[in-house]
Amino acid sequence: MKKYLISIVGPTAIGKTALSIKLAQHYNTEIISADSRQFFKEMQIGTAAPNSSELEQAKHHFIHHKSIEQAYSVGSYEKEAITCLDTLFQTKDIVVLVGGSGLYVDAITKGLDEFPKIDPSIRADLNDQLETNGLVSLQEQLKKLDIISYNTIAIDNPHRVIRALEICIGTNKPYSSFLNKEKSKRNFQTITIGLTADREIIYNRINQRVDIMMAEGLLNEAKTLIEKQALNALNTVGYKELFKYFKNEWPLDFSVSEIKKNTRRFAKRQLTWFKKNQATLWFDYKDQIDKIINAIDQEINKQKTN
RNA sequence: GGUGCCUUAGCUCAGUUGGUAGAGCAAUGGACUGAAAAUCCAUGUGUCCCUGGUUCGAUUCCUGGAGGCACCA
Repeated sequence: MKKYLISIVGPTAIGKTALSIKLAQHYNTEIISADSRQFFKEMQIGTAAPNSSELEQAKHHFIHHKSIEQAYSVGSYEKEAITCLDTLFQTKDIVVLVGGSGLYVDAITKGLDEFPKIDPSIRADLNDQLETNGLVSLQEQLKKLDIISYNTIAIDNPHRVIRALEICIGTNKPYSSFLNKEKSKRNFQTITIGLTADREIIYNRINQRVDIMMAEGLLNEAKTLIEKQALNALNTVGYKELFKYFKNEWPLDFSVSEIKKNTRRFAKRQLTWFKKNQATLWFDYKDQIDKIINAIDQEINKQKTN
């Protein structure tokens, strides 16, 4: 019996959560989240995570299962999520994947290359070097340690340069030597459903949702996290702008409009990522659930006969 | 009603000694292998308010008008 993963993608605030619940109910199955911020139990309002009633309507995995204090990465997520999927597929033929983090979605559907664990002090040290000596000195190091990566990665991007370097330093092998290896095969087929709308509609929905988050108490939620704002998980739209307000750097209404702007930009980046996948079946956010279910069933039949 | 100032990109404004223009922000396109709601790259957007005049040529100078702001009545 073939197994199918229905992957729901699209920009933030388009209605992925609601659709995923309907599909999980229809196919009598469970939901795996691929959202890099909804993992954290301390961040509920600002990440628009499913609320308690939504969590009751279908079983969710990878929602609020971590603390912002724990270091977490796509690599760990991939392993945990694939393990979870294997378990679910023992009793289900279909599982729903939903999330707005393109890299995390691809980690599950396509897989990542294997990298050894790297001592976090190496990255901390590289960040210090970036601070004191600048990006160019890091680029020069990479040129010596891994000329292939030096020529292929986005060399102006400090995160990319530091990641390549921490692998080179931590393993004594070039970062590029780990890439494009045989990845572990997936024992399921993926059907990707994209949800979208005209840009103006997406932006209006985002603006409205930010107002709703504020009404639901986002300010308070951010206030309780203020001591921990240096944690990576809190380098997040909806929180970092409010920290500026608490530091008296921005007035509140400006912080809110910045949240809206940064969320709009985030949605644009999500669309850029998701548009690349040619196999995605795209739907309008207003399309009826039956239309989407029909398309999924057709796709399953097509793949069965192949 | 009078006087003065203003009207140029989606917004705030600069500028052209007369040769049809440029900053910031916003916006748009893109990249992405353990920081990814992160991080990085690229790109412009135009009846220069309308009308007539002077001029080879007017967004720029002049006339008239419209709208805005300020002060005076």
